[in-house]
Amino acid sequence: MSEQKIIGRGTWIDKLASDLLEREKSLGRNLDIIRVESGLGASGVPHIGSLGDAVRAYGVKLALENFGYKSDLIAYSDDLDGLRKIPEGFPDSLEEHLAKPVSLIPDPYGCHDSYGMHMSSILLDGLDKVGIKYEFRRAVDTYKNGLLQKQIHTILQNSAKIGDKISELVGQEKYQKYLPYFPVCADCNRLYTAEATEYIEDEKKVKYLCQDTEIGSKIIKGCGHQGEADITKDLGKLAWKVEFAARWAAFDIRFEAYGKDIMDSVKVNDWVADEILGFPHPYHVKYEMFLDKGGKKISKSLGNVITAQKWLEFGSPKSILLLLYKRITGARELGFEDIPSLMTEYNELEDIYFGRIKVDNQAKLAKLKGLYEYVNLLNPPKQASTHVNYRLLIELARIFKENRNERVMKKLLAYGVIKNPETEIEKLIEIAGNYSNEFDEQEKTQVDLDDSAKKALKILIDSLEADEEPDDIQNTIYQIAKSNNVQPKDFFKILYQIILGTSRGPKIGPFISDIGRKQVAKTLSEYV
RNA sequence: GGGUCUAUGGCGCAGCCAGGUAGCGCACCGGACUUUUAAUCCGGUUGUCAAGGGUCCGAAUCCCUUUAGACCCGCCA
Repeated sequence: MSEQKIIGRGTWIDKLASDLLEREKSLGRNLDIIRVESGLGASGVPHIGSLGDAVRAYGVKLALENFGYKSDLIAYSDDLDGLRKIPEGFPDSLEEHLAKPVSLIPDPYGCHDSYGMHMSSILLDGLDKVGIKYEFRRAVDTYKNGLLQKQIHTILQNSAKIGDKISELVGQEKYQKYLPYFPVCADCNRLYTAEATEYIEDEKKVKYLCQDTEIGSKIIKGCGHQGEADITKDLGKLAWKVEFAARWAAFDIRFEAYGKDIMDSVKVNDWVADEILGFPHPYHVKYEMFLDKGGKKISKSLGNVITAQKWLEFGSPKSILLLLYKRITGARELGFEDIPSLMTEYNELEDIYFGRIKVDNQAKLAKLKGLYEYVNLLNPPKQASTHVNYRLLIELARIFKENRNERVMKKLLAYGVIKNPETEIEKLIEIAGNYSNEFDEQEKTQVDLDDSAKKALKILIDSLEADEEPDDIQNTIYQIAKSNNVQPKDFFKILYQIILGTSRGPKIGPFISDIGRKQVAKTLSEYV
């Protein structure tokens, strides 16, 4: 073990890049530039899983560069896909556009050139925010500019063979009957309704009939148009089962990761690339989907979407990168509640990187340091940042709702957690505050008060409104409880329930003066 | 029908993909501070790593079999 040679920076990313290189070398391919690709959905709201595909591909690019090769990341938007379902929260007016390519549907929010671009932009914005660099390409341009012409032609020539193979590999028989190409109907602009039956090789034209088709449980009306689509001029697209292969060959893609939901498509595409197009398929890695906490798939078209934007309200960009670079295997249930531990874990990694925490196992140390480097996109800081426990920040943010930044900062200084107020800490307080507002909200608690407790509470309120030394508050509370026949223990409990919504809490005297006596008096008076 | 993943203290999980002392959070117990109070601080308890077999000097980790659960594909993309 100790003899083990460490590859690159010791992470799975390095291992993968190294395996990829080895394969490329044995294929004897040109290694001047190694292109990696990531797909961006354009039909639904892009969630953190879509982001992950691009972030990880970027990691592979970094690893390749680290090995001394040139590499590019292409972020490809499938915006010629048809809209199959209106995502949660989007206007019903989209109904009339079902089955049309998303790049031909107007943006319901009017801020982008199309519905598809609106969706892609959300993802691109997320990538920008976490610092991922990429070259953006769109399906609509790819097809319009005829970049896949050659591949489409070859695929259509071999459609019978491909149809049989699809049936053999994945049991789908549809393509034994139809061509793996969807023209956009010249009359109604719809995609899946136009079923292609025949390819006229000499003219490079596809014959189609636009008829009713079922998508999901919905029937989409076709317009009955019968037409011929010129694959070099008219808009249309290859079916997914063969499209990747065409794109890989045309763009010379050497690596692409995929989620297990499209495993079958990748299997078919690999075969098409190898056997029909004569382009050895890219190196792959399969990853599991992110599931929500109930164990259900995060659906792009449902409302339970964790977007990068939403995540960044509560966590740092690095917490996202850590989540995605930490590992790639294994099913994961994901929720915003994972943010605090990722924030903490990043700090731990930083401590390991700068030698503040000892790790004995050399391979493990290398791996953890490597992970830290990737999370910093191989450009780690020269020195560690000031660490503040994120959970502590959430707790403090919960207590101080007004003038939060200033008061939490003051508390941190008093605790000796930080030496100086820093702008980074301000940012942390802000996101921890968002987290606290969103997830730590406590309902108005039911507090049972008998008459003597009420009386004691009234007296306390009166005395809090007077000027008094904070040290005395502790004592005062105790005395008030005693002299009103309330068990001090119960009285404290009541106060915690009202103020914090919990049955326990910090030493209450100083705590009340932290929050502000008048403020507490006001809160308490709602209960008498 | 095909495929993938998961199984680790009471609970939630990390560690596995590159084998080398089984770890973290919560909970729990003790102590500090307290005339009562812990989101604090210090210390501690908790495990046949799903079952069985194999490889190895050495297996939670790699291989095979079994069991249970989850998910994906078999519309479309």
